[in-house]
Amino acid sequence: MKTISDEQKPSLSPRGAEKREKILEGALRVFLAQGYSASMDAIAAEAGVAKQTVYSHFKDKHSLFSALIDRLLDHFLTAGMTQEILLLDAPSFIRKVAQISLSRMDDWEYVSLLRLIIGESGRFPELSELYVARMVKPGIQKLADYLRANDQLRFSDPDAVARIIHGSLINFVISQEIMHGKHAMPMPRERMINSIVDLVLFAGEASKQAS
Amino acid sequence: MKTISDEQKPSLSPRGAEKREKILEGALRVFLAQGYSASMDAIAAEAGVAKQTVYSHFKDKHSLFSALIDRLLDHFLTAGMTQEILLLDAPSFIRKVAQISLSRMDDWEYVSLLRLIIGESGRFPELSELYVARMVKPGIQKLADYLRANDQLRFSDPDAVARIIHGSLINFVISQEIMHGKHAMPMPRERMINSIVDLVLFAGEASKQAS
DNA sequence: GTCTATACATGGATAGAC
DNA sequence: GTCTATCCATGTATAGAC
Repeated sequence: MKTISDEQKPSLSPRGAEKREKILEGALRVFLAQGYSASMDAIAAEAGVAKQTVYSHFKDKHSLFSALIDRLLDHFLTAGMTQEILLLDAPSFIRKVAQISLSRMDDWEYVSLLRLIIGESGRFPELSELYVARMVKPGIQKLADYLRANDQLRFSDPDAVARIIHGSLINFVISQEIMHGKHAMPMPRERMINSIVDLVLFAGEASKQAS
Repeated sequence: MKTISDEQKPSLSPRGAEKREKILEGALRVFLAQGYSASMDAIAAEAGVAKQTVYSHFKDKHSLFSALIDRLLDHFLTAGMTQEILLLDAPSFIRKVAQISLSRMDDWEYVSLLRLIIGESGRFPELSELYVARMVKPGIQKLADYLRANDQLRFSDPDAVARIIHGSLINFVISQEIMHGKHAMPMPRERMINSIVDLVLFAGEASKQAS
């Protein structure tokens, strides 16, 4: 498993691992709430340990940050699509994928993580690249593979269509939740889901007839 | 014009306005490159003025930041779609909109601004709300109005379709440029544009026949 | 209004006792 | 390994001369 975190893992005695856990959980809350500009004092306080204890587990602030992102990516990866979804027929599959993607709007941690990764993608390009490699690319790949394999649909460029589907979903999360657009331009997620399903199915059908 | 910046504008004598301009241009470069965590010293240095001069034009850091975002939104707004595009037929219209949206990938200032607004949307929700109100909502509105008016297309929910188009375009910019995905998962923008045009036209045709 | 110099607070990281 | 106390650099904001 490729990783970018380079923190030392001292001893790993039972109690030592507990502290490490407490630190990561404190850092989770503080970083997601305040961004990378959060202070190490605030993290230590939130974790309920002394600041030096943080530094005994992580080389510096950036190492702690990287380890945290790493961990979060693992967490959200497992909470992704299962294999059995691939067995669904086209309408159910598209709908299910859309529902899963948009259900993350309710997850404060996911929304904050996405904001954080985008926000720090200038200073820490490795983190956004890791996010792309671990979350975005595999997700689009699975989607494109399904589109390619399903003979109800016949797109000339399934990879591009997969990106359209994925992009419209992710950007809905970004515009509604991250950028707080749900007040100024509200839209029930069901409408988005229905339109995406319709768009893909109609177009998939039509391009099949055209070929 | 609604605005959130609340800085004072002292005297506005010719030379005073020049200084203000220099400050804003320096702040532009530094903020876009380093994010909100950029120091006032760095901004003053980049602008070629003393730090106190910055404070004589802007109440504090946040006021300067807000004024800058405000200004940038105006700048990119005017560089948007002209009215004559609305006269194009459906295929040309969709393609033109997509081309304009993706052409912003080449604009470092736009990419950085988007990253900055998303990144600071936690600490400064007003800024992202302003972005939504001024850029996103009007853009989607125009797109939806066109879809509604054009009788080559007949969608049951033009507003949702407009969001899908817009979202897939914006997210392409985000994933490729902001999150540096263009190396790990490259895709020529022409492929995106072609597939969006195909998807919308095929689906718009098909749903017309279905109704 | 613009400059130089500075006050005051905060934050990252470390020293040293236990 | 964990704690308390501290060093030192940096950053926002202001004071005072011109």
